[in-house]
Amino acid sequence: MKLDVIDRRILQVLQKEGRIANADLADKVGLSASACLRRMRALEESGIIASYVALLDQTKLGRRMDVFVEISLVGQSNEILEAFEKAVVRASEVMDCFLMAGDADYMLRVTAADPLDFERIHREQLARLPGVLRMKTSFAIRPIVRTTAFPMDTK
Amino acid sequence: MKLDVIDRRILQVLQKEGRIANADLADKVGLSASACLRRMRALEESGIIASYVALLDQTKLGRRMDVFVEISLVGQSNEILEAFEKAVVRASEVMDCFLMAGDADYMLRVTAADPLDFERIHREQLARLPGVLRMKTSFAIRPIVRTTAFPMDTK
DNA sequence: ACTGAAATCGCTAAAAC
DNA sequence: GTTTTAGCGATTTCAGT
Repeated sequence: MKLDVIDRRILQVLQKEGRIANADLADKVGLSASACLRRMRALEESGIIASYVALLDQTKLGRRMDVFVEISLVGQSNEILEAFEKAVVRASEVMDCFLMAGDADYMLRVTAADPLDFERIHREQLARLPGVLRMKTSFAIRPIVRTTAFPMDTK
Repeated sequence: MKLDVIDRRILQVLQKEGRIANADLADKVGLSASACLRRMRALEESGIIASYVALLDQTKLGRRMDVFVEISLVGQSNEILEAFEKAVVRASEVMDCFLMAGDADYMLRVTAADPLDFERIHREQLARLPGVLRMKTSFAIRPIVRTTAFPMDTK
């Protein structure tokens, strides 16, 4: 599916204002409401728009810490990787997890209220992940940039 | 602001379905439409709900790579940190950036279409960041978990 | 204080062009 | 792609718990 300029403008707006009324979106991109809605539905059905979500303020929820955890496994066989991945998707406090190139390691991001809370998460969730050889944790002090929006060419 | 069980259920739903109709949300949490809307507005005004966004499928946009970049600066003085942070917020392809504990380093996540595209981003955006002593890049192969939703107690 | 019910208003979504 | 239109959801008001 190829996107023209208007599609990209629609995506640009929706990436910042996911709950904007269709009528307002139509105004912003210079389209009638029905044409705009048709495009929006097409973008949803194609899967380019994966979902709409509310983003919460993590400090206001008391989750002040972001912690990065680099994990090395005891081996790289399919069984070991799959067992780890199955378990990590069930670890509810793991926000992100990537399989990394190089050492076939994983990079995780976990949020916690404070160091004590991280200790709990470590004990209850991270320590139970199977096949872990080594974990290296790095604490973030402060987020500088957090964005979910990809840059869009709207020239 | 304190959240009761219904507030947390509202947040839990909105973190997954950010564009749900208020009437449907009211059904899900067992409230009338007007009561539900009032709570939702209160959560927005308090800032607990920071924003609503559309999440796009990055592979469908051709952004197949996630790259982590760890950056060490030439010093930790306020001027150096501030200059770096001001520049990094303007680097449009930097999705996340955290000030890290320990070595007063930064951890960045950048998305790129492919290695060549990353080279462009490196040249145009990362190499221009001020005060950088050393950069260590790590490539992700595949995302295992990507979530923006914090776990909510809804007992 | 917070709920639910009712009335109004505006938007969505489909049809026609 | 636009305009039109019917119907439904959002929002406000008001009264009850």
